[in-house]
Amino acid sequence: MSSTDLPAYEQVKAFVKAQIHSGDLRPGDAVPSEAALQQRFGLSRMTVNRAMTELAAEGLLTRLRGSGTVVAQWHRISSTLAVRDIHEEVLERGHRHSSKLLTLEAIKADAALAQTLGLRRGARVFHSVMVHYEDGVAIQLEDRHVNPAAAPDYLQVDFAHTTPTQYLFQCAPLSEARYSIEAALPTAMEAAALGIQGSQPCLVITRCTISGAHVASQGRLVYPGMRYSLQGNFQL
Amino acid sequence: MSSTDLPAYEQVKAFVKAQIHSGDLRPGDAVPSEAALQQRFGLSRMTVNRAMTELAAEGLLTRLRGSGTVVAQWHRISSTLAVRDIHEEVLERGHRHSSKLLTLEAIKADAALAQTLGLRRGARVFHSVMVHYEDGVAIQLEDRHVNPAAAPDYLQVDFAHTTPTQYLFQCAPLSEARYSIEAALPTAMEAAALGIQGSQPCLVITRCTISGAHVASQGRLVYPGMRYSLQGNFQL
DNA sequence: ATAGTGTAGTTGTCTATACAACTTGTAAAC
DNA sequence: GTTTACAAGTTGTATAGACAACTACACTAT
Repeated sequence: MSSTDLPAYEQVKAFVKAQIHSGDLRPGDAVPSEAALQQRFGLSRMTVNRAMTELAAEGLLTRLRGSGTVVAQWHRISSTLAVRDIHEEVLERGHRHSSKLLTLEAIKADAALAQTLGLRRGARVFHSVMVHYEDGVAIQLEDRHVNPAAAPDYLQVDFAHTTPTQYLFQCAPLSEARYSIEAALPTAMEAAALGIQGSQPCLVITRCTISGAHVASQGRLVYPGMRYSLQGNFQL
Repeated sequence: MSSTDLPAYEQVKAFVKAQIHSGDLRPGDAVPSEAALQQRFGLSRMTVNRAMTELAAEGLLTRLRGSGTVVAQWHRISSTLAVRDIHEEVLERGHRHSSKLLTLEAIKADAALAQTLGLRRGARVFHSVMVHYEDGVAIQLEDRHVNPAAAPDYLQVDFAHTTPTQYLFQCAPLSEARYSIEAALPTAMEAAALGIQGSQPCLVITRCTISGAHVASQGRLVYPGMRYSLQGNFQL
């Protein structure tokens, strides 16, 4: 109420954070107890507790019931990677999004794909390949395999007006995802579709989304390395 | 108290999460108000409030004072990218870590570097280049520029027994970081140091760490694409 | 029709208290 | 010396109540 308009618990958080940033408190050091902070700030313990609990959830502090609170050893900084639709992403940057559907078919799963999707070998699986453009420049090739159990009508979708990500969001709510980011060369087909040389390195994100009991889909997203980078900003 | 040993607020969280995962509640849908959940579970509002506040912090819900709570549009799933030491990382995988120091010097900052580090052009800057090996195989080239204000004794450090990341953690507590992940070809020098072909794509992480008021260091981490991938698992 | 008002409902924050679960160190008993 | 018991300190959870800030909507006066 005094200095700023920040809530009291935010002020306590800021106080502790500042001590960590300044080097006053180093990893492993003991942080004042809730009772001490309570007296110092003239707040109730619940308010102080909220501040400390949140800092612990953010990974800055390690708390142990009965023992106390110490500054966490690793400054784990959680970045927020959104599993989101590239259409929205491009629009948000103020650019124009378009796409081209190259393939839309049903295929029989080979051994690897069957295992990934949790199906039997030879099971029917949907397959789509699209290229996404930002202001006319190809920025992503999306090669996706979909579990029919999660999206039975996948082959009937009009991908001129929606994207696989968008559609899958609708019919298979996301509960879990695994990703892997690597650098690799595109296949000849991919290079041609993206309009780049086969020797140009690409950022490849392999993503597997899980919806409830099903593995809903597996996607390979190929970004030309020259035109795309994943960026983030950690702040504590 | 009844079914499991989970705290009450965790049970409320689980209840709402389950409804989202099952598709019962879809993005944009209204979530029962705190008062409703309070009655349903027979809890105090503070307990329900904690559950909902945490779900909002995790990105599952969007809350608006006066209006209500809805399921968030985007299932933001936060992955934990730790800014951590490669030495520890390798040991944790049960492998042996070694490294080779290629360069350790003081240089004058060119225009780009000076701007990144927040210094004047021509200012004195430390520069180190190391290669890190996992069981004898080169997995990372670390090209780092360090702000002398953050680590005055950088040139005297014995990098046979510590790593730049480790040392910088000690003398410049981390407060913020920016990263960029891209796919690119290594420079001729980098390819030689890593023992790979210059045509092999690499995962390049450019990281800029900030400690208090200073930009402490800027690092370029080059990983051979064939030998490394960033992986993660989102769960909600 | 339009603008303004008020009211009910919702979330954000804070308090004071209580008890439980756990850790740590000290003191007592053996 | 070793073990046990206890007490103090710490965090985790839950409650009941209170007020503030804001939204959305219905209603009224113009």
